[in-house]
Amino acid sequence: MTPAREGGPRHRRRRHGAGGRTAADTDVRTGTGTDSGAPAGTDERLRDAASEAFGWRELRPEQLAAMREVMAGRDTLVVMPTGAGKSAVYQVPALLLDGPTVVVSPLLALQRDQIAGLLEHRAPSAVAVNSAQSARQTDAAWEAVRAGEAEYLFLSPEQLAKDEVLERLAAVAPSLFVVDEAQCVSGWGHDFRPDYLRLAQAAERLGRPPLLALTATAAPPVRQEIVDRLGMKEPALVVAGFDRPNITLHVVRFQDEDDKRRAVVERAAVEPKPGIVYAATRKDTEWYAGELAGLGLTTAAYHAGLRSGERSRVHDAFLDGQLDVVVATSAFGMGIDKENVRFVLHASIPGSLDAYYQEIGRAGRDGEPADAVLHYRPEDTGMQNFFAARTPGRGVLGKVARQLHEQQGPQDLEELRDGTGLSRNRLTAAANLLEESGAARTDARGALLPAPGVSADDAVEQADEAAQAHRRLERTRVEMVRAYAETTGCRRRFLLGYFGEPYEGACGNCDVCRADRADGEAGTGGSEAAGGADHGEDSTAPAPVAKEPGAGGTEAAERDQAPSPFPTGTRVRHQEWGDGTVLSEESDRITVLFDTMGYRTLSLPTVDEHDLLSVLEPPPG
DNA sequence: CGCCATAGGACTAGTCCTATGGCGGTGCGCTAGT
Repeated sequence: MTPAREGGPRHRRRRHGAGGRTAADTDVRTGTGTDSGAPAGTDERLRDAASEAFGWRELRPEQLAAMREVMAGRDTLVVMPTGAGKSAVYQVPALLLDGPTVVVSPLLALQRDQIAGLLEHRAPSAVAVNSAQSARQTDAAWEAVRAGEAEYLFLSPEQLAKDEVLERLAAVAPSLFVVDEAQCVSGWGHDFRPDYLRLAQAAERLGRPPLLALTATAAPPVRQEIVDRLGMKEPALVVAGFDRPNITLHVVRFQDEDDKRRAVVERAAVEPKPGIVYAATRKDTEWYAGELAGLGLTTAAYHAGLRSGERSRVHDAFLDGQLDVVVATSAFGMGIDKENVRFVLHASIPGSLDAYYQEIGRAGRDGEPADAVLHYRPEDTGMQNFFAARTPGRGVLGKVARQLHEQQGPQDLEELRDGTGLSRNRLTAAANLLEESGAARTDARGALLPAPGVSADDAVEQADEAAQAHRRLERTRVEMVRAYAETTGCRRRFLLGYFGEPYEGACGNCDVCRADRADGEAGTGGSEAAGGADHGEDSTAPAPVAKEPGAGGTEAAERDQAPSPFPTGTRVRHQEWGDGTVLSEESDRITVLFDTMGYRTLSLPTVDEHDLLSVLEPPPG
């Protein structure tokens, strides 16, 4: 991902698929509903800076829109596909703002790439502070920032949990606080890397500069969580179009694990190269890589259990075009910007459609045809649900709550850790839940205080409720993957609906649309949906999706029926499940994200019969 | 939640079945020992 290429002029990737229409490319909304408050001439200054420091002769409308908000000092959330020039959105304004720019980035390797990219230009210097450097390098980095020689400072969220780092940062008065790969806030913050949920407090402690969050893939609820968790105030939202019409979407359903494995191997063998196969476990990546190597392909497994030398060897070899196929866990991907990936196969379902879209989005960046094939077995949801259940239990919450209440006065996380004997991550995750549920709060110095009038027992109760709500939501995200796999409608419409982008008609470039078209012709060989039936697949078998109790669900016969009474984006109220937002519509059912219950798919005839839903607010716009 | 390895009981005294328990993904930072 070199900034040079990111920001440079490129032909527009967007081509509408046959018959498909999406919302406007760029969607800028501000919290106040007014134009950005950037002073006149801002566009010129941005263009000049981009040209002078980076050699970029033009900026895209969505880049410029986002930069304007940043220049006006407004918190901004940018959702833009990789390769569309996300990094430029902070790189250019940073040159014009008075003070260093803090960039929070999840991977050290990504930080290294970004810094190397910046150093290729006439842009000011970029440095990082992290555990992989020597003390001498770290001192030099701080000195460069202090002296104004380095404009960009790259940090992990874990660094921003350290008092020393925050004090040094506060002293240099950063002018912009950037969170790159901001989907990590929602995806990793709850258990794996809980420091992601403490960035709001970190930003406060270093003087609360304007926040800029950048992500390539985030459904509306994920966007909302990023905004909430980072403490963004009246943020501007800049969303570039999501659709990737050149990627053909397929789902193949299996009952037998061995059949599925054989189909994955055969598909990877016959598809044009290069490609990526995603598997659920490390062991599976090794197994598939072994099978493919046995067929004469140049291939490698990639997962977090490999030595770091081996990981970077595989990574580099793939980017250099020396590998036909990488078989990987979800560890592979961030920082992979390769134009000519021809397929992304999933040997097992991912944990969410957000993860899925991010992973298949690595295919076909050159705009040429590419394939995304999900190999679906209902049993595979089991492991994803297991992964979704990893939040601190009542025991851990109790330890932290008691420690908080027994001591007089605020305690920072280190004191709490000493007092409870918990590991750093578990303690931080528990503290986050206590805070989220209102049972505790962080003071100006970063120490935790119990909320007045809340006993330790109540605190556990509240925090556990928050944890359960989170687990529920995660499980409904797995259910949405299942719903995607089992949908009888156009898959692109389903996916884009999930990401809040209404899509009319059928795309013509997914297995469902192709099967429909084949049926409409002579009725011979619906090649996509029926293809490979000799493997024991039953991709054509319709499966019930409606989770509504008693939902019969009439068959989807008419595709172009009357407009739904609940268009995408509508705020609705359900008798039992409370308020929610309609995310997608199919012929006879809708998917709603309920604020407290997560995703649910409802059968429209049942909704109609029992009068289950009322409209609170029509869709925006 | 589902898979897999292993242990133990049952009869076919060595194979076959069932019950049980452990395992499964993502990275940072830090420390101890070469």
